Amino acid sequence: MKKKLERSSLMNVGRRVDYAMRALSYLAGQPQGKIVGRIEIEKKQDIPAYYLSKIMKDLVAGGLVRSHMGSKGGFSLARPAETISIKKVYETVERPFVLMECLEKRQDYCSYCAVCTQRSIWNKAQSLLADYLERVSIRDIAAQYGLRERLAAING
Amino acid sequence: MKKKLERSSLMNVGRRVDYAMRALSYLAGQPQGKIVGRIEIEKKQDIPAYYLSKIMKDLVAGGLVRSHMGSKGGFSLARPAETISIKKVYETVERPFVLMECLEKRQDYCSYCAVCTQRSIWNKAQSLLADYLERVSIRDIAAQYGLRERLAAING
DNA sequence: TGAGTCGTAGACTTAAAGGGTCTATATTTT
DNA sequence: AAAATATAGACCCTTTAAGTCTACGACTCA
Repeated sequence: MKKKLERSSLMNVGRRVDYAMRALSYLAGQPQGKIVGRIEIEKKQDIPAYYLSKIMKDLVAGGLVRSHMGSKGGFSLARPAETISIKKVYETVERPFVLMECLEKRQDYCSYCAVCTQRSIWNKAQSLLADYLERVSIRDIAAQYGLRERLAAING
Repeated sequence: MKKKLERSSLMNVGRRVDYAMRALSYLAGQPQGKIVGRIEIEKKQDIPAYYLSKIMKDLVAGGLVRSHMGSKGGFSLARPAETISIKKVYETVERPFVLMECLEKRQDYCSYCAVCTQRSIWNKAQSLLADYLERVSIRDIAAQYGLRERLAAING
């Protein structure tokens, strides 16, 4: 008789999103069309080995990044940095951008949807966030040099 | 050499918050000072048996709710509904309201804080959300009747 | 053409978090 | 004293985040 809950943890801004943004930020900082290998990105932006693979896969599948196979292969942005919003990044590597399941699935998730007094609040909150994250893009965080180099630079 | 991560999942608007708001919403809908038992709240608002115990404990500890032990015991709001913001509820039953660890812990969480280009974005996003959820209160979702009754009512 | 370099796909592991249940105990009313 | 209640905390199960690794396919270049 127990209802199965698929997930309840939402709006998880965790490592995946962080790493995706680090990678995109670095790509956006390179000369246009430059192809950068995974290992270079991992090193420069301090992303765990191999982990980046899985994230890049999503970014490629989502059309944000172009991959180049074979020797001398790597990645480059698939479109202008200013057209890649943070919201888009989040949704590409994580999941649809929702604060509460019910905002999307409605009755399918919670039978009280029709009489719920909370719904409008979370809906508004979500809009506020989504609207903002849609207006900010990878261009805004582009960086020619990696985190490691920049940190070393300010530390003498 | 591996760094231990305490947590990365943030801004989890899940069942705990949902149930806390259901409970508070119901208490806020009752005549002032009325004491309501846990089981009544569970039934009326469809909250899993016993689970509410743990949530109410937090709400009591946080000073949002007053508990009354013994026979005829139960709960009542500890202060006016309009002074209990949604943000406060979230922080009372979940955790500090932060989108990314680094926004609070800074260097302690991520050594690249000083050269991070993402930080200001998440900081702004967090402010937007927090400011809004601080302006909305339990009073805005108060309901005299439980979800079950209200749903039954509209279904004929 | 073949060796070496890369991305792709997906299995696998571990730790932690979320959600839920239950029981023993302390406190109050009748 | 008995019944009804909150309190505290142990306990469980499932899913997720994070990270690691390997077999494979595609590409470059000598």
